[in-house]
Amino acid sequence: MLSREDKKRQTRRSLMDAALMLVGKGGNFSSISLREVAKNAGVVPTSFYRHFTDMEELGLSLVDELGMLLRKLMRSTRQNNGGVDGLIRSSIDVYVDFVIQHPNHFYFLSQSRTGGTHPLRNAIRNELKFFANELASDIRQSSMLPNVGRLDLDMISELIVATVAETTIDILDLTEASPSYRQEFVERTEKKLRLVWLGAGVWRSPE
Amino acid sequence: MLSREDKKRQTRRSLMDAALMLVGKGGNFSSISLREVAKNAGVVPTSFYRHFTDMEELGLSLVDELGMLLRKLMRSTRQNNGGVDGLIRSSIDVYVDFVIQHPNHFYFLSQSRTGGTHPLRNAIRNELKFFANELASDIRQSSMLPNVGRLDLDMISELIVATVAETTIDILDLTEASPSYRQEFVERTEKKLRLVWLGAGVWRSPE
DNA sequence: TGTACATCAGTGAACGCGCGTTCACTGATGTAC
DNA sequence: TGTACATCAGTGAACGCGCGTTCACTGATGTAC
Repeated sequence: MLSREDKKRQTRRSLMDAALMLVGKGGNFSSISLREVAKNAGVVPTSFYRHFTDMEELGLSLVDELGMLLRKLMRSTRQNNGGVDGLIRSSIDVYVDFVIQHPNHFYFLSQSRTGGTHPLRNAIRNELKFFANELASDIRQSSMLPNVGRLDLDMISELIVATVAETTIDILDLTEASPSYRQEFVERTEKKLRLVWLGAGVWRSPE
Repeated sequence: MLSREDKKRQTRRSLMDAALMLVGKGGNFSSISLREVAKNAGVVPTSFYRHFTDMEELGLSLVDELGMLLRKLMRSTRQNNGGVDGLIRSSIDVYVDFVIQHPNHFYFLSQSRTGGTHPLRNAIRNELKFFANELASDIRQSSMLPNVGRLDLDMISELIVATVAETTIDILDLTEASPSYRQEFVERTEKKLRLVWLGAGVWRSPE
């Protein structure tokens, strides 16, 4: 038998999943109604208030969850080995697979990163900033860019993260497109990152 | 006396301006109602249908308008002179000023680029692609990157445009922030473009 | 120039619907003894 | 272990409201003669 607490957690999950499902189906988070979410979670609208004060709070919880996913992604990426070019390629592959595995979360990310309310936008911005900082710290530890200072390394990591994040919506839009088209798209992204990396290699930070 | 046609154009303008105003005030385009737009345009809801079949059509008209603005921006940017570093700096300055001069259009751009309906997203993607192609053609004519092939030049231009477009929402969010914070932010973007340019300089396309 | 008619942008009433939120409730789970 | 009571997640009815869309209309502008 499930405890009362467990059941509550389960309902909360259903509400968040319902919201994600509606976003994944093409709806915009900001125009999804509380009633729609409750209905798809198999619960009466009033129940919603036992878990969130309003849709914005649910949105912020989704951002938290997204943050955990990004940490998991970071861990997968770190397991890569090989030279820089191989690293770039496999990181992109890992990212594409990850996005396809969690399409709704990433629809939500793409959509709310620039389109959500101010608090939602900021929450997502912070998650991406955290991710970029982790990346910077990895690069520093690898000593691959010895001539780049701490601040510039942050800037470069931001540029890399933004370039990859930028592609998210295309990955999702192209999921059902022909594999060859997707192949071309991955190669294009790979070239962009290699170019950024080339630039980083000749970059000299002032001492 | 205004002709009937002129008056109609004027009402259409009011409708589009009302929508932009609501977006600028923090609303998400996808959750703005036809009635709200009509009300703010000083017109009865039914009048809306004399101009657009629905909000999506109005949105697509806004994208068209945005396209014209981007062409105007392109023309301003082309008037710049000086070395590459000066060019980068002044292009960013022109862009920042331009965004601040048309805040609502650029809120709409940031928001709908990844958050709008599929048709809206695609329409905006196409405008940005056009802009990137123009940039690529300018670079080719300048002979600044002689070792870069046509396709790679497109890729590099895309990267530049994406990096700048990425900053739009920050420019808008930071409009009221302290000038020193904005200064720092512009310098950060400048560094990113210089780094991309450095990478482009050492990039060699296969023959 | 004047008249008679056509066009059509904007009006205003009406519709059924889904919305967020309130409230008093129910009944299973949890706790104290 | 059994009983009496407390907690509280989920219910269901009700509210007033703004929504998109329809319809027949009005009256100023435009056109034909």
